[in-house]
Amino acid sequence: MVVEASAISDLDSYLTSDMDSSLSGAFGETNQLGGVFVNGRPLPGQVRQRIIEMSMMGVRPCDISRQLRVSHGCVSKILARYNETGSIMPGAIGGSKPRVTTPKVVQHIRELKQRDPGIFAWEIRDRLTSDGICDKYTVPSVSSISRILRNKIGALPTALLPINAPDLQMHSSYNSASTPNHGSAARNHHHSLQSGSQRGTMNGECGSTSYPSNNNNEMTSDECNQLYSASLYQAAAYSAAAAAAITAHQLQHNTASTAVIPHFSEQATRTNWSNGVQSSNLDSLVFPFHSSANLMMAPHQPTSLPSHSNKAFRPIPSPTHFSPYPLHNPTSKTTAFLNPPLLDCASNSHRPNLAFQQQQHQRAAQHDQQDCQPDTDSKALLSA
DNA sequence: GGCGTAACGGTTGAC
DNA sequence: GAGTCAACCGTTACG
Repeated sequence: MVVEASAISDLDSYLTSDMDSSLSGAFGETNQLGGVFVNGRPLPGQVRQRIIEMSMMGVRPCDISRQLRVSHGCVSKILARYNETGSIMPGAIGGSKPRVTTPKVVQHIRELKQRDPGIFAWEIRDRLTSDGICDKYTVPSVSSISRILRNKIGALPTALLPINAPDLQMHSSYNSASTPNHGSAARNHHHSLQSGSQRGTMNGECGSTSYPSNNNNEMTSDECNQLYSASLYQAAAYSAAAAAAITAHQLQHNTASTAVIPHFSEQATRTNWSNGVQSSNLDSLVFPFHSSANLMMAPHQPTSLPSHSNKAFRPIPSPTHFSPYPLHNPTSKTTAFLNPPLLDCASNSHRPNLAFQQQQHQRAAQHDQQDCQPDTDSKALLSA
């Protein structure tokens, strides 16, 4: 494959002016190929972009490595990342993992526990995802839920517990984290102890009963129910709005490639993704679209793009965990709006080819299928 | 020889 | 302000 002449001339500028300027002032090291790099810091955006461009021209990774004097491992990583996510941008460096046990999650756990004191932590975990409070990437672990039950929620009021179950009261935290096999039997037994009226109370028909009198719970059950209903309503409304917008857009353009709700479409068109990556300075690397998922979760929030000052924003949940197809799951908050090239109508040159997208789609479907299988830990626990 | 990837030492930013 | 932690980076070596 012949490399365009302009590409070769650009190459020289990368290896001289751009690379040197971006690394000036930093302590640069030299790799085996003679290229300069800063350990721990990403390659300049232009070099990253060049790697993608040369790859799309048909240049072999080993040749890209030699010509740009970037290690083949790095070329491999950048290309793999691009193929997986469609983004050439480096990930966010530093910072802490966002907390998954947000007040909203804790509140929902409290709700579930108060509705059904015999519920297990693993059941709560399932409910958090099925109720739309969390997705599979942000749902707390069983141990985290157990810790919340133990530390933040504490003992339930006796009024909400079965009359003949003082032992269950004592061991409620243990039961919450019990294994499914033991849990089912114990829980059935637990429920069998309840009278009809008690069961009704435990199922969330709280009426005006005040919440536990412990210091951690100041909200009434009515308020909890209102919050819960509102959150469900909101989630449903968001999903419906997103689905409607996507469908309308798809009908209008007969394509899935730019299926975004207007809220995000505005951002996508306002920011030229190609321009965004043509930064000669490493520090000017930005993440034009990575806040989309958050905005999807909270569309009432300001729509300002993540700026350089917001570079700590955790950009990509997991490159392998979302589909390049925006319509793969229109109601999903995490899979539909995170792929920059698919959001940007003007950046077709940066889009992975169709065959690759189809392959990715299949992989995503397989991945989803695998996610529906019982996890190995549960299997082990069941067989134990 | 080309490629994918684990290991490594380093940087970064939140806590 | 320093320390810790967990994310990221590119390079290197290995299969």
